[in-house]
Amino acid sequence: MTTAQERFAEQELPYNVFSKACPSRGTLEHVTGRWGALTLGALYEGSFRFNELRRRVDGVSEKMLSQTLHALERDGLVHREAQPTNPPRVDYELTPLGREVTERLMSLIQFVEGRMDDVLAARERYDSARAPR
Amino acid sequence: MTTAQERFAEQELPYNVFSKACPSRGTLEHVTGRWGALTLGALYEGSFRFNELRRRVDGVSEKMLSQTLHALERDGLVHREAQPTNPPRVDYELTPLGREVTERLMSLIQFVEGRMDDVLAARERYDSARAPR
DNA sequence: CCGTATCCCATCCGATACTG
DNA sequence: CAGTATCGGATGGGATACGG
Repeated sequence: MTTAQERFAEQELPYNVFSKACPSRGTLEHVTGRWGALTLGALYEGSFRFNELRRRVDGVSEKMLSQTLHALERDGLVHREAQPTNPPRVDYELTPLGREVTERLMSLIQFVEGRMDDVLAARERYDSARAPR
Repeated sequence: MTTAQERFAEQELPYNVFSKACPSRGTLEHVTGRWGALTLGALYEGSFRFNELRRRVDGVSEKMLSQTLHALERDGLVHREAQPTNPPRVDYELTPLGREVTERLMSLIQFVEGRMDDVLAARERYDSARAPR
């Protein structure tokens, strides 16, 4: 049994996200995509039902949340727990792998949030430098 | 002088990426977007010229690289150094803030790359569970 | 070499309606 | 409650051509 990395190495392709053909690029996009990052971040706080998640991720539509959760579940980052009751109850939570990913994602998110004043100041400098009149 | 966070607090809005109105959501999308993440990752290795970057970020078009670099420069994460020579020479590099952001981004990227076999295995389980025939 | 401008298509995504 | 189905507009993004 060889790993995916080893199979790529045989073709002399770099096995990393900078290579168009590497599957990690797709997974990274699920994780960092517009709704993927926010969904993982919300689930970092605990286990939630579908509509609870919708309220936590401000602005996400039913369609996109559903799509996002499916992609993350398929990648093994989110676990879906459906109870066959009526009305149905479904809970979503991070898998151990998903939690490790999200720890690193949250480090990034919180850093960006904390430095927004720097970013906003940079924008003003940039804009005023090229639209003086 | 108040910070952006304080102004949001006055409106009793959470100042974080989960709130639709918070500007940090837009910046996070620049950082984690399809080409933003890869461009920052490439610049983490050093200073590069436009076409050097294009080769490092496999698959990016001129248009998207240009657009991505502008957004990151505007947010104060990338510095553009143009030398008025002929032919022109332009170098891009991370700012100190950009470097701090990218450190956290690279932690995420490298973790995902290293766990791709787990992700791929999860996908096979997911797919075979719902398309048996 | 370092881009910008234009065209055009694919996909993303929100709104709405409907099902179990 | 927890979704799926469908539609149409907005956006993303590649190809090409052109300008400094």
